[in-house]
Amino acid sequence: MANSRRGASIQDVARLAGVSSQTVSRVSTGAEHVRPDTRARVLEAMDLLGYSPNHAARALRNGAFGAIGLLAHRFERTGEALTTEGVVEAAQAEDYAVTLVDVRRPEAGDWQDAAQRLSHQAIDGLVIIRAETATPESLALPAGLAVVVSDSRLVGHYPAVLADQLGGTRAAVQHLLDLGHRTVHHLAGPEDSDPASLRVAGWRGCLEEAGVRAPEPWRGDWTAASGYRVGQRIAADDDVTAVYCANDEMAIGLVRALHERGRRVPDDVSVVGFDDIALGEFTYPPLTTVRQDFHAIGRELVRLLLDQVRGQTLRTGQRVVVPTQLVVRGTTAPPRRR
Amino acid sequence: MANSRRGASIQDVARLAGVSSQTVSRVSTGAEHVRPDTRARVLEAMDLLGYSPNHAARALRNGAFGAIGLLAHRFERTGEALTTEGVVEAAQAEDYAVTLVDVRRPEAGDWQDAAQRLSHQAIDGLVIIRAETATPESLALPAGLAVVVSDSRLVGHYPAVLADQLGGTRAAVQHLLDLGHRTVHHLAGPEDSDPASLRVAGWRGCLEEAGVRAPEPWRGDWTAASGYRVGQRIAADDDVTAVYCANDEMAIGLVRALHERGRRVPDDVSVVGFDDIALGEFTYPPLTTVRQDFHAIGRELVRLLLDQVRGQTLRTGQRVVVPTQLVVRGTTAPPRRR
DNA sequence: GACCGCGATGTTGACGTGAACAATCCTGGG
DNA sequence: CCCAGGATTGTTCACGTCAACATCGCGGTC
Repeated sequence: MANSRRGASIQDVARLAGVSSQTVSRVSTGAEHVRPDTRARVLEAMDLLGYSPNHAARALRNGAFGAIGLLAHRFERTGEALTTEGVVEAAQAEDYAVTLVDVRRPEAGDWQDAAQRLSHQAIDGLVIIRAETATPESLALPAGLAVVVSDSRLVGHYPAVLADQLGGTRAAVQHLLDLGHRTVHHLAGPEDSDPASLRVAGWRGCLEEAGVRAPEPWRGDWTAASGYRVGQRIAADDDVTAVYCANDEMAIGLVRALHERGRRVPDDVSVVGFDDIALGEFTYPPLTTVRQDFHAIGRELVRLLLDQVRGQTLRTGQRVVVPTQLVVRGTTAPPRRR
Repeated sequence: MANSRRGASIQDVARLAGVSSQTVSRVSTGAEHVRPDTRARVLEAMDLLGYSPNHAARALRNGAFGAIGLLAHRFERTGEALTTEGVVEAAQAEDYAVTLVDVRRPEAGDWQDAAQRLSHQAIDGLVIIRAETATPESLALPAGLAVVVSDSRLVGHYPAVLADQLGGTRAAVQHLLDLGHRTVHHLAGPEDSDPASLRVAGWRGCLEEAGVRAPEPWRGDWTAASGYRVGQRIAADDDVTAVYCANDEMAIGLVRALHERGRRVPDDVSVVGFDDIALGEFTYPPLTTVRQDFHAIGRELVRLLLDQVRGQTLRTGQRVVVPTQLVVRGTTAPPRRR
């Protein structure tokens, strides 16, 4: 018996079952050409010793870890969490484990630290989710590591999976215009965020096509708190009748601010969010929003990554776009006649 | 140069630097007794070759992976996500990686699958978060694996970290009684959940101490959707003036249902949640709730786990209790005189 | 001038696994 | 009854790393 810390090895099992270690290996990898009774004897021995294969040794032997890394910032947020779920599910379906690296603060230095940590990790590939402020240079990833990214300024440098930001934005803005609103205000995300910029651009473009001059966008930082803070100023502006928010959290904060200032939603002001977080349907009134299929994004990320890991060479510019969808609920209505 | 797939090995670096592989190893592990100029030469060679240590080989050699597993169910939910964040942060501070295993459906079979997968994973210890329906038998974990658990029926079988469910519950119920409510209804979580049961017990005990007969609890499944569904029935009952909900999501669903039925919150009905999710502060009205410090729970889980991994033997009954705290916001008020 | 002590470096081997190759065993055809 | 050939099992070895031990060389001591 091997030492207690490490547990039984393939040798211990072989000895107990009276076969060679290679036969044990064959049983444990499910290879062919093992007689049923031999297999049974080996399995019994494994069970008796509580054997489970040593992952490190396998990884060393095979030159692959069966694991992918996931680099995210504050993945407590709905989008990150759901995408992570999608990644984990898809990876598990392919028998890959997922190792999490969370970057607490989005400053460049932290991304570098994270990348540094990663180069010591046991992974075959890396998924980067919303590395908003990270640049390819600031990352310094180990050479030869397979990488895919989601929305961020890394798109273009690595194969990427994107939500259809523009399509979703147009649907939202057009929905408000169709209801009869003269113009649509925008509560945007941080300036250094790529998805936020795309949503600003889409909103502006859509208004211009409709022959409306876009007002200055309001700025939040994705949090409900920022939506509430900025919302207090928006609520004070009687001209505002429709606001397209860059995410649901800010939209919910905005709605609270509007309520508190006595501006009714949707009668006085219409609000549209983005993401379709689970709670959006149950706030009062339920939130009109643009749904992103985060699970699908996660799945596509894994697909693209494993293609690379398995030897496919992908163009670094390759991208997959996942559709978005307008979900009309209770926070949008035609403007009141005045 | 080794083959391109694997990248440079310690041998390649040694050759290039004109030293033995052992010297390279000493440099890369930061061992003493290396002359500065030798060290510099080795570092240069590492840089040139883009060398990074092979994690599998190290793990094999050291008999430890430098990684812990995290077994969770639907970790998109706030509690799971925040606890996970806490675990990841604490683990990173100790140079441990975190490998995620998500159980999609809470049925026993899925937990078994997950445990099965885990026994093939490269981890030194395992954190189990809210394994609500899992039992020690259904898990069949590899022998000798260090394990800690958070709230679940596994508590008692492994060292555990718990939120002060009872204390939080009493604070919530007492707050409502103090406001003058005759009794407090309870919107509970699923019957097979341990934290849900604890909250039911605490609520019932607190009412009985106050000399009030506890009404039958209402049952949800933690989701806002269930809170809304059950809430429609609660709203129809004019006798209900105060509801303590087992989590914030259900509370938010309940509030929407009350709004829609024309029952004002908090004037007609007071509502208290549990967890203090980020959005709770920004719904309208902002949610009175019981805060759990999920990050602290995550940190304690890691501390307890690494104590084990590093050779401390812990009593399986050991438990750490993390305090909870009542946060009074806008959904609670004295009952209206009728 | 031989020798000691110690810092710096090299050599050896083992961690657990599974591919490649080698050695049996058995079955059925001739 | 013998042999070809597939099925089954065994042997050897290398994956990359680092601990243990061995060796080398240099300055200082008696």
